[in-house]
Amino acid sequence: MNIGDVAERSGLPAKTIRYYEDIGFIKPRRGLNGYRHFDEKELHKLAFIGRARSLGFTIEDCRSLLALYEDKERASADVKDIAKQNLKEIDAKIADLKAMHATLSHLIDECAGDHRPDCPILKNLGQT
Amino acid sequence: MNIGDVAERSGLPAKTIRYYEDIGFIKPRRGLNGYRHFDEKELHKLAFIGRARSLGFTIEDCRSLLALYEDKERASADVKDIAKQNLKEIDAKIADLKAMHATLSHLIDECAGDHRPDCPILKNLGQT
DNA sequence: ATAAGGGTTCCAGCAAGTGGAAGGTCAAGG
DNA sequence: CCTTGACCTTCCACTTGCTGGAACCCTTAT
Repeated sequence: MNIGDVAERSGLPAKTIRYYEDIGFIKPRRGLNGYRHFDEKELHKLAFIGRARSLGFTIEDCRSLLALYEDKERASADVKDIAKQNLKEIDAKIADLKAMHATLSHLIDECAGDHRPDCPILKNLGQT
Repeated sequence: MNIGDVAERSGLPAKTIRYYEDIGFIKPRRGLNGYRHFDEKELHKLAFIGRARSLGFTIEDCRSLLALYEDKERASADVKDIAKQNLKEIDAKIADLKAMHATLSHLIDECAGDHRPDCPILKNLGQT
């Protein structure tokens, strides 16, 4: 497979796949013309990374998860720890965003949103 | 005021204040020794930006909000539009994170998290 | 022969700062 | 007067995870 096929089948942009090679996730063979040539195993790996990324795992998390994935002696506790840490960070982000949402939607409700200059949003931001 | 005082009073790190000068938010005078010298107005502006940032507004949003803040002829509708756009983005992020949370916490619950290699989290990520 | 549609490399940039090195300045204590 | 430590200065690099673009090569069809 060339990079375009892998891009289509994995759902990742070709640019991203090249980037993943750069940072050492995959090492595809090269044809005589210099083209990358991927096998099913690499496609599978890329799809794995894509799914992990979509669940919020960092690149470094993906590295660890892949290592565990390929280690048939792994302890599921190690995987679970990484996942729990990620979940904690997701929850923290949600909490932050919810706080923003609360304040902001309140201010928006207060604001008339017409041609007049009076504005509770700016008033709040300008509060000493 | 020197930058350290402004940092303390605005809650922004000195580094960030210098960065905000770089990108044109403020233009503090300089003493003969080269030190930045801030007045209350600039402190106020920085605090304004800090609050806007903490509500999730981008730097470019802050630029617009600041311009509106200083424009006594502004229409509150313009402010409200920016805020509503930001709120939309916040909501989108929350939705994304909640989807991640749902999937991930489900997988975590399924995972025994012991010494055995069997792991639903990896199984899911590796699904073709 | 040429044009379209692959592929390649490398360099730059995004957001919004943060870290660190190398050096100048200021106020207080001995 | 000198030194010490806390400030301040600039500049450059790095962060995360890609993405865009330029310049160029390869393949296939017409």
